[in-house]
Amino acid sequence: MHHLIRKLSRFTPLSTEEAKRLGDAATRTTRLAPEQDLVRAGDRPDACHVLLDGFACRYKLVADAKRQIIAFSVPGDLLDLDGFVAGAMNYNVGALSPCTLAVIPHTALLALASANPRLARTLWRDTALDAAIFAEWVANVGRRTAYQRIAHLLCEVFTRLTQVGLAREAGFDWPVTQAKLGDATGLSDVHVNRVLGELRRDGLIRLHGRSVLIDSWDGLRAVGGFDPGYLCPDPDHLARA
Amino acid sequence: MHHLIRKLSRFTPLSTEEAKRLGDAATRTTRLAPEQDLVRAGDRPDACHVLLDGFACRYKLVADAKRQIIAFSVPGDLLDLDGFVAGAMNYNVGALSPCTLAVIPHTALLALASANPRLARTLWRDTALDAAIFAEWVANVGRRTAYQRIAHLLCEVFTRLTQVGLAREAGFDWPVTQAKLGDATGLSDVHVNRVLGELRRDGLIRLHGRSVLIDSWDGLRAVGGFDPGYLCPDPDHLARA
DNA sequence: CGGATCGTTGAGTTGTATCAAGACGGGTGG
DNA sequence: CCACCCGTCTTGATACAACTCAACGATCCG
Repeated sequence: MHHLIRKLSRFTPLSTEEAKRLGDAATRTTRLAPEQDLVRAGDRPDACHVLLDGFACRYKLVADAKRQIIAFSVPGDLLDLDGFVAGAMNYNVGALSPCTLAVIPHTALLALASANPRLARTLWRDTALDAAIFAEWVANVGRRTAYQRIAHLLCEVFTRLTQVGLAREAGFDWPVTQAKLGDATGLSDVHVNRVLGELRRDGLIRLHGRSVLIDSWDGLRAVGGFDPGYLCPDPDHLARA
Repeated sequence: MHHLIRKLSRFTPLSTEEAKRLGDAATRTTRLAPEQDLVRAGDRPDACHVLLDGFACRYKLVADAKRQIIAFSVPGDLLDLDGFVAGAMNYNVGALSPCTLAVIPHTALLALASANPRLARTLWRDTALDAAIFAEWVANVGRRTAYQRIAHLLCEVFTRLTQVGLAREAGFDWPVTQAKLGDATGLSDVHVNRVLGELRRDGLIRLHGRSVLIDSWDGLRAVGGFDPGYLCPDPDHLARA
C-alpha cells in the first residue's frame, strides 16, 4: 500500500516514514463507479478514504433540487477527513469517474495522530487547505463574472493536477461535463457552454472531448485573477518553529 | 486571562484544564478600531488571535476593487488560526466594530499542541468548522436567490450568536451595514436593501438601527433552507473513539 | 439501428447590477 | 443649540448578465 499512499505525499507533503505509517494504517482499497456516492451529508463514517485513482467531487444539495459542487478532488486527496475531525459529514462525496480508494479506519488514524503530533499537524494542514480552497470558491462564485469564474476554475484544476503530476505541459484530461462545471460555478449548463465558446474564441483554451488544452496560460490567469498562493501552504512552516 | 479565553470554550468546547492552558498561552490583549485590519493576505503572522469582544470579518479582494466577505467572526472565534497551520494568510481579517483580542504566540501554541494531542484535535476541529462554514457559503452564494441567501445568512449569524450567548430570544445586535451584507452574499448594496425590505414586508424580520429582530424564525429558516448541522460538530466524537 | 447523454444554438424572460438622486440620522464644530 | 456634513438607507429608471425553455446535432454504446 505504501507506494499508493505515497501519492498523498505529493499534495500534503509527508516524510517517507509518515507516508509508510499512513500506508500501514490503510487496511484495504475499494472502488467507486461514476456517479456513485462515497458518503452523504449526515453520515458518520468510521473510516477515511484517500483517492488513489480517478476523479471525485464534494457537493451539497439545496432546495429546488439544485446542486452545488463545492470542491473537485484529484488523486492523492483525502476525501472525507471531515468525517474524522467533525464526526458527521455535512456534504456528499461522489465519483466523477471510476475511482480507487484506500480505506483508513478512524481508529487507526486516531492512534497515529495521537502518537505522532507532526503527522497530526500534516493532516490538520490538509483540512486547512480544504478550507482555503472553499474560501477561494466563495470569492469566485460571489464576485466574479461567469467568464472569470470558469477561467479561474480551470486555472485551479490545472495547478492541482500539475502538483500531482497528472497534467500535460499545457492541458489536462478531466471527466467533467459542462453541466457539472455549471454546478461548480453556480451557472446554468447552457451558459457554461456559451462562456466556454467565448474562451475558445478568445484563444485561451481548446476542448476536445474530455481534454482541456490551455493555449494561453497567462491569459487565462489574468482573466480569472488566479493567484496559486492558496494552493501552496508552506510545508515546512511548523517544522521550522 | 482564563475567564476571557473561557469564552472560546463555548464555541469550540474545551475542558476547563484546556481552557486554562490556552489562557496561559495568551501573552497579552490588543485592540482593533473599526475598519482596521488585523492581518492581510500574504502576511506570515507569528501569533494567533482570539476575538474576545466585538465583531470582525474575513474577506478577499478580487479584481476591479470588488470585495468578498468570506466569513463573519463572533466573540470566542479564533481569527487567524490558518496563519499557524498554513504559514501564510490567504485572506484579510478586519474589524467591523471596536475589537479586543487575546494574543497567543505560535511558539506557545506549537508547544501546547505537541504536548496535548487532545487540545490539538480541538483546534483542528476549529479549522474544520471554518471549512464547513465556507462550504455552506459556496452553496449559499452559488445556488440560492438573493432572498434565500440573505435569509440563510441571518439564520447562521443568529445561531452562532446564540451559541456564545450574545443573541436575544428573537434577534441580535450586529454592526453590519447593508453594503457589507452585500459583500458577504455577492450582491450589490442596493439589491440587499430591496431584499431586506421584502423580508420585512413578508413579516420575517424587522430592523431598527443595528439590531435585527426575527419575527418568524421558522419562516426565515424555511426560506433560507437553513440546517444548523454544519455549525455543530460533535465535540465528543474523537473523545469517544 | 435506436436510445441516451452531452453539446450547441436561438429566442424570450428575469434577476440583479448600475447609475442617480434624495431622505434620514448621528456626530461635530461653531 | 443649531447647522452642517458624512455615511447610510431608500427609491426609481435603465441596462445587462445569466436563466429558462426548446429544439436540434453529435457521439457513444448496447
